[in-house]
Amino acid sequence: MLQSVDVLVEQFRKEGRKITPQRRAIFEALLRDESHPTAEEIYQRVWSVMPDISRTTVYNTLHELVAVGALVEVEDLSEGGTRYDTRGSQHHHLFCLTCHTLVDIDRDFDRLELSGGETAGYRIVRHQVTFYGYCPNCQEE
Amino acid sequence: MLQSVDVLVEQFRKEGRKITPQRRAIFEALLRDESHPTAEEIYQRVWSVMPDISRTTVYNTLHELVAVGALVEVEDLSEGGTRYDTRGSQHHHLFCLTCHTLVDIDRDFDRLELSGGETAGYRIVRHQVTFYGYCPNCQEE
DNA sequence: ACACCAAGTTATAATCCCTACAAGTTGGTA
DNA sequence: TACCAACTTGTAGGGATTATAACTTGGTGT
Repeated sequence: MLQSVDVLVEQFRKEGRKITPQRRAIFEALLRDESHPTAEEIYQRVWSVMPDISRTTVYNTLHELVAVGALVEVEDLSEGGTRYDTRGSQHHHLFCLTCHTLVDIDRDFDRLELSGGETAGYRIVRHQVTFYGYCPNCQEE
Repeated sequence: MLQSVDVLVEQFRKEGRKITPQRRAIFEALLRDESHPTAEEIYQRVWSVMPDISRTTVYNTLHELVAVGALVEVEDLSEGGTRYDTRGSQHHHLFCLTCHTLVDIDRDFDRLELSGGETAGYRIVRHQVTFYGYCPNCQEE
């Protein structure tokens, strides 16, 4: 996901959503991103090229991207608000408990399947492994 | 962890923290708990037996319990605030994307170890697997 | 028992992230 | 070109949490 602006544009049109300059700018901000940005961070980046953008528009568009499946909300314990994961492929996370840096782990853990009894009737759509620890910088203190 | 109030009291004293009636009441509220309560939920429970308790005290005490290692903040995507996990033993979570119910999974996934290269120098202290899906109730819609 | 003081408690105000709303604007079809 | 649902915007509101400052108290030492 998030290969190109055009793919997202196509995806939006397909659902009857309109393409606006604001949305294009948000798409572009997300594409040049390998971190796990917050809504505020995306807002700042878009603002630098489109100073009239409203935070509300950023929030709305991010929600729509999540609904469309192009973004995933990342659960983490950091402050600063919800983070978004721009990568669609299965991967996991390594989280620093001190500075809250979030690093991607490209590794496929097999055997992460629940038995019928364990799922308690849930229909499972994905799973995620998160490792908690202290990054090299934060270990120095 | 959280076997008894006395253990927590001991742990607090050991660190030079004082034991107050408020803290005892919070400890007790947490002990009779198998869910993943929010700060507000703990506040409500303590309030029912100690109506003069302040929210600030609940927040402070929960933070101290986390610092002491007796509680773990649970990352999830639900609204309603941070949730706390009162169980110390290793377990995992099953999360309903619709109603945000969080269920414990008592299962030990082996092979969840990162290689030296993957850890990027992090000192890892724990890991957690979260399964995302839809619970039986929410599947009906 | 008593005094002392660091630590704890409290109410209030403030902050942060996010959502609701209402009024004005616009993409894209007909 | 005109139309209208969809979109954008600023502002106000909300919930969860933290900051602050004044008051209170646990627990050590005398």
